[in-house]
Amino acid sequence: MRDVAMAAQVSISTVSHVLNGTRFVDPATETRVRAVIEQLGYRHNHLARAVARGGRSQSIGVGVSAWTNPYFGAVVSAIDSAVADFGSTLLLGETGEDEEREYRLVTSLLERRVDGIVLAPGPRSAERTLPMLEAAKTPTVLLDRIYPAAKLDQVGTDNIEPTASLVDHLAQTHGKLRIGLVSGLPGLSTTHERLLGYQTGLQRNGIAFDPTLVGDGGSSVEQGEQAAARMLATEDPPTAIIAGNNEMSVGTLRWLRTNRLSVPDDVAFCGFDDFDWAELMTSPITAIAQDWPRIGLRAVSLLRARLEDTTLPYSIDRLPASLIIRNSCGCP
Amino acid sequence: MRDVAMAAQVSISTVSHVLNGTRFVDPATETRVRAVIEQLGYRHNHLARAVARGGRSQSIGVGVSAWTNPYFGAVVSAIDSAVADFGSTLLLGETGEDEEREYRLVTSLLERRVDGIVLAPGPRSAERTLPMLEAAKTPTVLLDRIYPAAKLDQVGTDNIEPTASLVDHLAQTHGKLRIGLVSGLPGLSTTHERLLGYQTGLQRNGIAFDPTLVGDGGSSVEQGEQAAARMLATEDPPTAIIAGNNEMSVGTLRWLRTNRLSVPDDVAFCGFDDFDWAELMTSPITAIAQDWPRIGLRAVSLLRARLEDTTLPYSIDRLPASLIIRNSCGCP
DNA sequence: GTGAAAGCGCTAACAA
DNA sequence: TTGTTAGCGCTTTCAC
Repeated sequence: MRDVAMAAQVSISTVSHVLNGTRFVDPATETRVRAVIEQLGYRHNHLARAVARGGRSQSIGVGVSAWTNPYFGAVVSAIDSAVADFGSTLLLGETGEDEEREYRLVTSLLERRVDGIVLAPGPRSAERTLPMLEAAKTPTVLLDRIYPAAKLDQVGTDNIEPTASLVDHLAQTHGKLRIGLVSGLPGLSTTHERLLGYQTGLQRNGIAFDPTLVGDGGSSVEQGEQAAARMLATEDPPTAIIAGNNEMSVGTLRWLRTNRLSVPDDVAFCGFDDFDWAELMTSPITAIAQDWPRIGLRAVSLLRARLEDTTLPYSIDRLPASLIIRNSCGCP
Repeated sequence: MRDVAMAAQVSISTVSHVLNGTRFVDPATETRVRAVIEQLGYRHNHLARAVARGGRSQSIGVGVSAWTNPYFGAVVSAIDSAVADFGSTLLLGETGEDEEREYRLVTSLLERRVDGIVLAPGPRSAERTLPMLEAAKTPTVLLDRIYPAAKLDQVGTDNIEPTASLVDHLAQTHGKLRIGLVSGLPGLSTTHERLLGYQTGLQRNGIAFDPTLVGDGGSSVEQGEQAAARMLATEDPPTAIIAGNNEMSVGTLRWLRTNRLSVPDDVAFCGFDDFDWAELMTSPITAIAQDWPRIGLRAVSLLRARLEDTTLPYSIDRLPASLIIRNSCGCP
């Protein structure tokens, strides 16, 4: 920058002001400066600028469990476009639902002085990560998984009622009484809430809760497959299954196909989470669709709001989800 | 940091050395310093450190077209774990295959002084982005889309032969002679190479190339669906279709289902790109599987190699892909 | 073993 | 309309 100033015969601060548009500069001088910048191939150092400005770096930190989950892909995509509008870049990391990895990631984001953080907290975030985030002055919004006690902004989908509505549909429209649940990773609020929704649904349809009909599917394809296997290989298997997320839907359906059980004839199926391919399955999937992009956008709104006013009360936003009825439930 | 130094009664430089392990510090002093850091809630400023060290920021910039494509999700995931091992964080951005957006993203990454860049270049990258990257001293590796002329490291999948093998299979095993191609976004090397592979396949099976059997599927679900529609609604429609990527596979299959054409009976189908759900489709998909994680890992290796030795010759790595035969092609 | 001080590349009063 | 200069928070030589 000093070189540019010399070559353009202006002061270093004029160069700075040209670059930032922070004060009026004579058009002639400006042109000259820009020409020199171009010619010298000079590139503004964003890092030094952030330091000089005393901190903030025009970037947002994002942490999710796995990029490969299309759910997070869509959310991050929405966040990306939203923050790009005000000149920020994303700093990303994967947590793998691992406490240690998550803690390290957030620490790193904080050290890099991001302007805000969007995090899908894992099962044990309350131990170290959330306290750290609450203590830090960096605006944070928790994504997808809600920690009601956390003094942070949060946004997620309503899980209870939609899951209950799946049970309603299976029970009322298709007369299913033995409904199984391939449940998510223990410790995630989504897992807990969807289980709650499942139980709510059973209850209001007068079906007794049978713990053998709930399997730990670990929120992954593999574990979901195993959970389905355990549940369906029993004496008195369920006649319908609900999978707690898209990954476990794949796992469950894979087991069913491998074992030549047809959906919905042998066993009816519903999933939480809809996706592009859902309608192309052997039996198009009946599922709860979350509004992924909207979740991402909302996260950014919350962040911006708090950026402007730190004293705002913490809010927990629940976005609605909708039931998409296709055929895997038994509907024609 | 000054506060820490004061409170711990040591010099500011000792604090720095404790933090970085850059020189021996008396264990007693070190403990004292760490205690103060803890107590004051001090957090190292990574930005200032990068500036003081004269540049590099321990971060890698990544640009891809769309997060929602599971292909890129998997690649980025692999990159993430690989660079996390040496303490770097990812700076991410979506290009949307848009020249302007891509250019801005790369500019921003450069200004943020990333240590290296991994980019899936769009159709018009050669205009501004690649020249800028070649001029910058920042190590860069091009991902997925190869620009043979670029003076940059590159890694992608072998596209020609695998695509040709799809034609082989369709022609030789299933006797298909009218094979359509739902082709990708014009301008992408992958699109071009897969088209080339398709033509190679036709040729060596003695099938004449018919341009009406190639449709521009724009690499997306929607355009893929439209391309399939145009192609199949003709007088003499293809009896088999190859889709150029996973998105277009979905689009094509969606159109087929909507129009009640069964796969493979009415029309056989193969896709480039395999994915989790492929085997759960009405007719499990025969597809070319790229080794996604390996591509990401290779990108990081190339980056590290160049980080260590700038004078290395530029390499273009082609990773193998494999044919996964299921049923959509007509196999039992 | 530790400290003093110069400097990284930039911003932003303050002054002219 | 522009320049001078004191930082921003850190690293690192050099010296003790």
